[in-house]
Order: sequence, then structure tokens, then C-alpha cells
Amino acid sequence: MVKKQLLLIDGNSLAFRAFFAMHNQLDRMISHDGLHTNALVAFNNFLDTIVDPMQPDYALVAWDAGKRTLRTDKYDDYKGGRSKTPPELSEQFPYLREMVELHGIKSYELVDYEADDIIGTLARQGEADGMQVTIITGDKDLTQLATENTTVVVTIKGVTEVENYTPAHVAEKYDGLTPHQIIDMKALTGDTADNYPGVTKIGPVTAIKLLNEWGTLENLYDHVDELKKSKMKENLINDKENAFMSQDLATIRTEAPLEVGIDDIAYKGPDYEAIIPFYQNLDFKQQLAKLKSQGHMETTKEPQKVLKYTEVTADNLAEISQLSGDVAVYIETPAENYHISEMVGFVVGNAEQGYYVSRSVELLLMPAFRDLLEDNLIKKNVFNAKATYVLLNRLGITLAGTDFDLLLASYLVDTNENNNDLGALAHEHEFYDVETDEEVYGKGAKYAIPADDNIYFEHLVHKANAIDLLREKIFNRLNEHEQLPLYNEIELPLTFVLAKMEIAGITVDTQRLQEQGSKLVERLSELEQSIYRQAGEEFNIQSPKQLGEVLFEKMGLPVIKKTKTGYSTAVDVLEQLAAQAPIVEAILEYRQVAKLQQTYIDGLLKVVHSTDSKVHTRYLQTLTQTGRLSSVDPNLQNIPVRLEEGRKIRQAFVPSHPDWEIFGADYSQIELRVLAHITGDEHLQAAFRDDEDIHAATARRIFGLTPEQEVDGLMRRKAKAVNFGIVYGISDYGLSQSIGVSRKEAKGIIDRYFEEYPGVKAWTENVITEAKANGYVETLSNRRRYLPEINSRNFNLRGFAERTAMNTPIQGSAADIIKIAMIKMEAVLEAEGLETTMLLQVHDELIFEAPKAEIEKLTTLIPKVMDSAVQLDVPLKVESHHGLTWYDAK
DNA sequence: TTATTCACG
DNA sequence: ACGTACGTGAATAAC
Repeated sequence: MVKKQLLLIDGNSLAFRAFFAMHNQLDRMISHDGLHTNALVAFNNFLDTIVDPMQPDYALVAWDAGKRTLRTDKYDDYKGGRSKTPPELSEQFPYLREMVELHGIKSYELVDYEADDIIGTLARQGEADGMQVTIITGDKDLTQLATENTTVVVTIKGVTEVENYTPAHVAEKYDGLTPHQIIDMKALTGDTADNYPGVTKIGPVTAIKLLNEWGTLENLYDHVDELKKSKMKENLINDKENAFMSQDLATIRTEAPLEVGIDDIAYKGPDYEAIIPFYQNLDFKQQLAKLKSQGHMETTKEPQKVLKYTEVTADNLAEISQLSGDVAVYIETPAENYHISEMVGFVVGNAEQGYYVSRSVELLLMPAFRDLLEDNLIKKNVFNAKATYVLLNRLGITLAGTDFDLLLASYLVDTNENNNDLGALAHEHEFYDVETDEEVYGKGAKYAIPADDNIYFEHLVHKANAIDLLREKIFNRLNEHEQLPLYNEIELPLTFVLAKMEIAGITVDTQRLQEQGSKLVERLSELEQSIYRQAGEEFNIQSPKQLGEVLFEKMGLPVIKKTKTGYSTAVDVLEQLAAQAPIVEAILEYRQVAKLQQTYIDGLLKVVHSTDSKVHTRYLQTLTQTGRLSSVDPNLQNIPVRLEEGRKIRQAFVPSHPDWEIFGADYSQIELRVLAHITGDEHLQAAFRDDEDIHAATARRIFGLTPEQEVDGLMRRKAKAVNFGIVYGISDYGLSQSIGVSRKEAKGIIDRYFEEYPGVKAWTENVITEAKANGYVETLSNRRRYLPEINSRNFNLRGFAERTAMNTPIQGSAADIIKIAMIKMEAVLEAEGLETTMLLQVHDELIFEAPKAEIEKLTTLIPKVMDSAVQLDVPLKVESHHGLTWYDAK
């Protein structure tokens, strides 16, 4: 028989999570009555995506009753020092309870007790009745309740990403402890969040060690005299009273005098009828749209607005010429790679004069359309200008007059609003009068452009209309963010520079690639045989699972690191094992060779266009959180360079004309120069003004060398790692891992760095403070990245957000600079009448192909354009190289 | 679809 | 005390 399911939810803890998960949206999510709704929205998503699909038999949301509880009676300072619940959250609590009830779940609170105790009590009752219990909370303390029949689900990030604690998982996380021992662990460590003390100087590591040795707090204290004389022993004895008080406070009650029983909390499921007015009152447009699409809402489904449109025929082409003012232009492609996808329809027009649609893109070649599209004075509204430009270019039309790109502008306003589906993106902007492609075309095997003209054309027309109607709203937001120059002067011009680079493509010497490939294949089979022989069996070397079994079980090598699913066999692990077993060396080489063969030989050959023997990557301009580009189909930003074997792949990238060369130019230390500029640090700036070797200069400073003393290789290597670390948002742990010293030593080095570069220290502190206050950070060009986790109470999430707050202005400003350089570069090459063509961008370098006759000029021109792209307080430095292949441009 | 590994700046 | 360096894409295995 299937066990009945009992679901218990920690209301307060999840409400806090929900509130802070959407804290950056706080000012935007306000209902027409002025009520903040961010926690309500996130909590509702949680109920929709996690609770409703579970369909438990019984469910309850437990809430804290008030400030005073049994625990505060026992210990005045319990949960003292906690900052007050923000009023923006407090006002949402009554609605949260109502929302829970409307989802068919009982809400409950009990005077003197906390939500934990209600959950603990019902969990034990449920178990006694033979049920399977699930507890959902944001508070790890509840993991003490885990048993074979009770799983504690703890949220990791937001309210929909979770981790399941079973007794086995508790043992894994806490080095063998049972859930019940969590209580004694808390007794020893105390809890800063709940503000109770524990024993001085005992943290989780020591606590776990003690409990693994003595089992329980009581047993530990019974035998405390047997411990070796130590500071810890003294602390244990001195803080005994605190330990037992903390134990009491940490213990979740399982016999609270509840007035509800299991029978009273049957799960009823959402009351769709009653929830509609509730959503309407809170202006939950997205949730209402979802109810409609799921058919829970009467066909009150407002019919989509009727938009005026005409199918293009030979007879009405004249009307197209009458279009004036702004027009939306959208071309439909079933596949995302616009360089090769079929084109299956288009729409051109505007709401006032009507939209013109057809399945035949060839019609765009008619003068009526061509003249309109190529007219710089007729402003175009589009979704993804780069795709539109490339698609029209394939038809022989040069798009001009592009003014608004919904996708690009939306990404600048908030880097997360970058959905490549027009409908989905419009929904994120609270515009619902357009469906997603998935809704209209289906997905996967079911994907099909509708055969019915009405359905298909209306979808196209609603897309065009969405672009038109969102235009003003998004421009306003760009303006509020002071991002109009970023949009008009950087991103929009860049999109056409990128389009031309993609269209140009880079020629691949496929024969060369195949020759290299056959050598690799040969080497692979040698290595394979050698590995099988040494392992004594044949297995799949590319399976980390099978490889782990061979190395760690069969051959008994020591386990250095584990992953979520088993043994780690990553490079750093294997390198540590190499001395112990020769097979490891062979595996490392096998991995390296297989990577080259699979990703760079076979992978590249697959995407070479047969027509021109080139690869045409697509640069994603609206993806990264920092403002960098990324490159796909193929990725030309990660072609091997560090190891000679891989670097040879670059010999296959060649100019498209005889007597031409590949020319490359790269910024030297651009990120550290940006750092010197934005921090204003005098010492760092001086080093760059004097064109010093920056890593050696840093080494001199942090190791306190006199001018006569030489910087040795080890010092420079360490200083280089520190410089990297500063850019990444440094931590002592990270640095210690990268240079293989103790954490303490790493911390000393960082302290020295900050003493020597006080401007950098002040800036890092300041940027974090600003991020906490604003919820975002910005680059030199006002590119913005939101950091919702910057105020999280979760150490990991907050730490990550803090490092990001430091890294993004640096990495993002460097991205701004090279983008500006690219725009100027295209103009200069044109103005100088050069044939040289810009082909690739790899974050801090640009790759060109050029006639040999132009090379000499380029060696001064290109670095000049790049180093004068922006004026910083330190000089920018650019190095350039050229040769017959990309490999030789070094 | 998710996890792991490894290529780049 | 906590436990990670920042940003990406592609291939493969294993669900």
C-alpha cells in the first residue's frame, strides 16, 4: 500500500526567503493598493511549482505566533540582535496566510511555540500513523527531524532550489552525525542567527569531532575529565551551563499541545475559483495568465486584441510604400542559427497603418519592401537586430534605420531579461497580448509552423505589435538607468559590427584539420590499449563513473576529492595521483587528446559551411551577466592556445584570400588597468604609467623587496595569482588553493596587498557597500548587474554576490572598452579604404585577415585605435602579431 | 535533462 | 566558523 503523504511547511522561514529572493524587485512589485508583493509572488511560485505538483494527502503551513515564546522566557536574548522584520514584508503576512488557504492548505500557529515545534510535533504524529513526512523550510536546524520516514527539504537559493536531507544525507554533510546529534552540535557551536552562545571557540569541525567520539553532549560531559588538558577542555568546563541551555533551545519540541490533528489538515488543492479575485486584487497578471492557459479560468480569456493585418499579394504591394513613421520588422526562423535556418515568414508594419505578413520571404526583394528596409530614415523596431540584419543580408538586403531592438534593450535594463523567445520576454515585461512560440508552434518533435494561415499570421502580427508597444516602456527604463548612451553609442552600433564579422566568417583549412585528426586518432588508440592493459580490463575511459571504479576501487588509489555523484577524476586530482600509478599519466594524455579530437577536430569540421569553407560563429550579445560576448556554433573564443599540442589547431584557421595574413591584436593586462583606473590607487596607477611588469611590481611590494633585490620566479608567480584573485573578488581560501599555501599564509599575503594598494582596498569595500544599498553594480558605461543575493544571510550566496560585486565592474568595463574599440575599428578601416576585415573577438583581443600589403600600416593603426578607445587614468597597452595562420599570429 | 570534464579570457 | 576563486560553450555519460 502506498503511504499517505504529510507535508509540513515552515511559513516564516520561507516567507523571509521569498522576500529576499526577490528583494531587487521590491520597488517594482507593488499592487495598485500600494502593497508590496515580492514575497507573495515568490511564495506563490513555490506553492505552484513545488507543493501543488506533490499532491500530498495532508498539508499544513506553520507560522510563528509572536515574539514571545517558551524559548525567550528561558533565555532573554533568544533571537536577540536580529534585525526587525522589514515592514515591506510584515504587510504581506496576512495575505500570505490567505494565499496558503486558497491553495487548499491549512495555516496554523500556536502561542508560546515556534513554527518548528508545530512541525516537529506533527511530523512525529504523522510517522506514528505510518505516513511519509516531508518538511520544507529555509532553516537547516530542522534537519534534526530527519528520519527514514521524514525528509527535510531545505531551500538553497530562493524558494524553488532545494536540498533534501535524509538521515543518509545528514551523515554525508555532517561527517557521520545522525540527525538527532545536530541538536548537540548546535549546543556546542551555538547559533549566531538565533543568538545563543554554545561553547567558546567550538565550531562545527570541533563539534563534529567531539560528537563522533562521545556520541552525545551528556556523555561528553560525563567524561570531560578524561580529555587531555587543553584550552578546549577549559572552555567546555567553563561553558557547561551555556551548552546545556543551548541544547534546550536548539531542541525542537515534538509534543507541543496542538489544537489541530492530522485529520484536520487534509490537503484540498487550489481553489481556482476563489483564487482569481485574490490574484486580481494583487495584480498578479502572470499568475492569472497561467490559470487561463491551464484552463482553470473561464473563457473570460480576453480574446487577443484584433490587429489589422493583410497578407501580402502582388496587388497590395503599393500599400507597403505608403508605410511611414516607425515600422516593426520580424522574420520567422524555425531554427535558432540564423546563418543557416530556413526563413518561413515575415511581418512588416505598424499598428496604425496595419501589418503586412507572408510566408514567402522572397517578397521582401520587391522594391516596395527593399526600399523601405534599406531606407535609413524609416525607423525600424525589431527583436534581435543582429539576427534580422543577417537574415536580410542572406536575401541581399541591407537593413538600415534600426532604432529599437527589444531583446538588446531589455538585456541592458536587466541582464536577466534576455529570453530569446519574443513572447516569453514580453510576458516578463507584463505584456500578455502575445503568445510564446512554444504555445503556438509546440516544442521538440511536435514543433511545427501552423498550416493554418490565420493562426500563424496572427501570431506573427502579435509579435510585431509587442515590439511596437514595449518600445516606449523599455526606452523609459533605459533612460531611468542612464543607459541611453550605452544603448545608442555602444550596443546598437556594435550589433551591426558583429553581424558583419559573423557574415565574413573565418576560413578553415579542413584538409589540415583532417590530417591532424588522423594523427590524434592513432595516438588515442595507443593510449587506449595501454590504459586497458594497465587496468587489466576494458572500460569506457570517458565515463567518470567507470574510471572512478577502476582507479579507486580496483586499483585502490586514494580518494582525494568527491563529487555529488561519486569520485572526482578531474585533472587536479589525477595529477596528485600520477606519481603513484603510471596509468594516470596515460589517462591524462588520453583526456587531452580526446578533447582535441572530439571538440576541436570533429566539432569544428561539423560546422564548416560547405559553400565557402568557413565557420560563421554567432556572438551572443545578450547572454553574459558581465557584458562580455559569448560565441556559439562554433565557439571560437575557446580555441586551444595554452598547450602546444592544442595550439596547433590554430594552424587550420587561415585567410580567405591568397597573399593575405591573419593579424591579431590584444590588450595587455586590460582588467588590471581598469582596476587601477576605477580604484584610483596611486601605486597601481604608477606601475602602469611606468610600464612596469605588473606581477613583478606587485611581488616587490607584497614581499617588501628593496630596489636592489631581484624578484624570483616563485614570488612573481604568487603575485600573479594575487592579481588574478583581486580581479575575481579575492578570498584567502581561493588564493591558498591557487598557489598551494596555507590559508593563514594566503590571508597574510592579501593583507600585505591591501596595505600596499590602499586604494584597491577602499574601492572593494565601497563597491560592496554600494551593492548592498542599491542591489546592483555598474561598469564604466553604466552597464548594470543586479545582485539579489548581496544581502542574503546565507554565507555562500552572500560571499558569491560580494565577489561578483567586485569582479563585474572590472570584467564588464573591460568588455565595454573592447566593444567601443570594435565600433571605432570598423569605421577607421572603412575610412582608410583598407580591405582588412575584422573577424573575431576573444574578450581582450581582435583577430583580422588582411592583405600582406596592408600589414605594415595595421601594426600601428590597429593598436592605436584600440589603446585610444577610451581615456583612462592609466595608459592602455596593445600588442599585435601576424602570420600565415592564426597559429602564426603570435 | 543533469553532471562532469576541460577548452578559453 | 562557514567553504569558493570571475565569466563562458561543447562533448560525453547516465539518468
